[in-house]
Amino acid sequence: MESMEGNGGGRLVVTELSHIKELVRQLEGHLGGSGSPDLCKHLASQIFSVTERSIGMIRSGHFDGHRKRSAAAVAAGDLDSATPSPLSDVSDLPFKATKKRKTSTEKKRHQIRVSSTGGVENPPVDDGHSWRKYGQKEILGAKHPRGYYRCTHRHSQGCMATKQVQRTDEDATVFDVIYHGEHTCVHKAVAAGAGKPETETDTNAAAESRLHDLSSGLTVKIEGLTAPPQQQQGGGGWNAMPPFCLSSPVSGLAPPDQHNPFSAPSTPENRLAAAASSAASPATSDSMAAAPFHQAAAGGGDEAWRDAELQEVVSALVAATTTTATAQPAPATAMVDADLSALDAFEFDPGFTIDITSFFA
DNA sequence: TGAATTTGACCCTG
DNA sequence: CAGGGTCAAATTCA
Ligand SMILES: [Zn+2]
Repeated sequence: MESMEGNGGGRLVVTELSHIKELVRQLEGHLGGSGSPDLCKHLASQIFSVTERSIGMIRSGHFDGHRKRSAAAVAAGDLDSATPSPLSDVSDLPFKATKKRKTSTEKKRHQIRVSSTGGVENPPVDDGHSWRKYGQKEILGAKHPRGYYRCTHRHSQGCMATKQVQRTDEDATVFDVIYHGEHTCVHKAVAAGAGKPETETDTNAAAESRLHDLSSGLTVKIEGLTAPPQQQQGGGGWNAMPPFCLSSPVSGLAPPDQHNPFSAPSTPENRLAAAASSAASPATSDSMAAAPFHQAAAGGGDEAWRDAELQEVVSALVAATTTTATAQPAPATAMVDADLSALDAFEFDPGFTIDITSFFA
């Protein structure tokens, strides 16, 4: 872990720059006239922050990955009340947990913010998984209620993934989605791309094309930590600087169906969303999510974090594209999972991600 | 009719 | 006790 030399860092920066490039391209497109000014502003701030980040990387020359300020440490959490089976409801009552480190069954909390452009009544984006709503609660201090969802295959396959969806106070078209756990369910046969054989020879080409029309008229950003170096506020829209954002002009988006505008069964976008949601940053405490501003230090530690996030995102992207390209029946989550564990161990292979830059070129 | 949502009660934690 | 998460009966949906 200490052997991260400048080379890898350089690639990282390159990746960042590619990201910037892409953002600029998008901004360019939006400036053409058909884009909303808000979006342009958003993109601009995005570019700014990413640039800032890159500069920080270059200046610091290296990044030693040490999350010093995770503060919360929260970990906490939940006792393992997840014992769905009545079979074993014995034996876990009085346990003063001095330390419940669930080594293998860790609950992860991934918060992403999803904005769907389109109608006023916009359904949350379909992330490629089927969810069943099991509750809804009014949250104190929040304008909109929070919906509780769990994977449809909870019983059938024991998939314990859950998510919470809630509209942002400021912008009702923006949703905060918090994912818990990971999907262990196996994906059904892909109906949409069924009759779509793809040669494995030019997977890269396929992936590239996928990547190109990968984005639709929605914005997905992963929110790890708060506290951007700059405190841009309220122009119109978001006030938090997201580490990552994907958006593009509304190319032929599916016309509003009767109910679900995003009824596409398995589109690249969905895959991306799913993958992205799987690859979020760890250690986000409740209090953090509730506190948009707070803390001001913009140390190098943050950069390390950013890196990690970026790498995660990139790997997610790669996973998504690969998955889409090969259309493999094997669970996509498996790949992502593997990547995640690698990341967890701080053993990410830089060489793996690098090819993505060529996609953006 | 089976599956998914709605919705208030219930439960757990701080 | 309040706030947030889950259960489950009733209800709607396909
Ligand atoms: Zn699942």
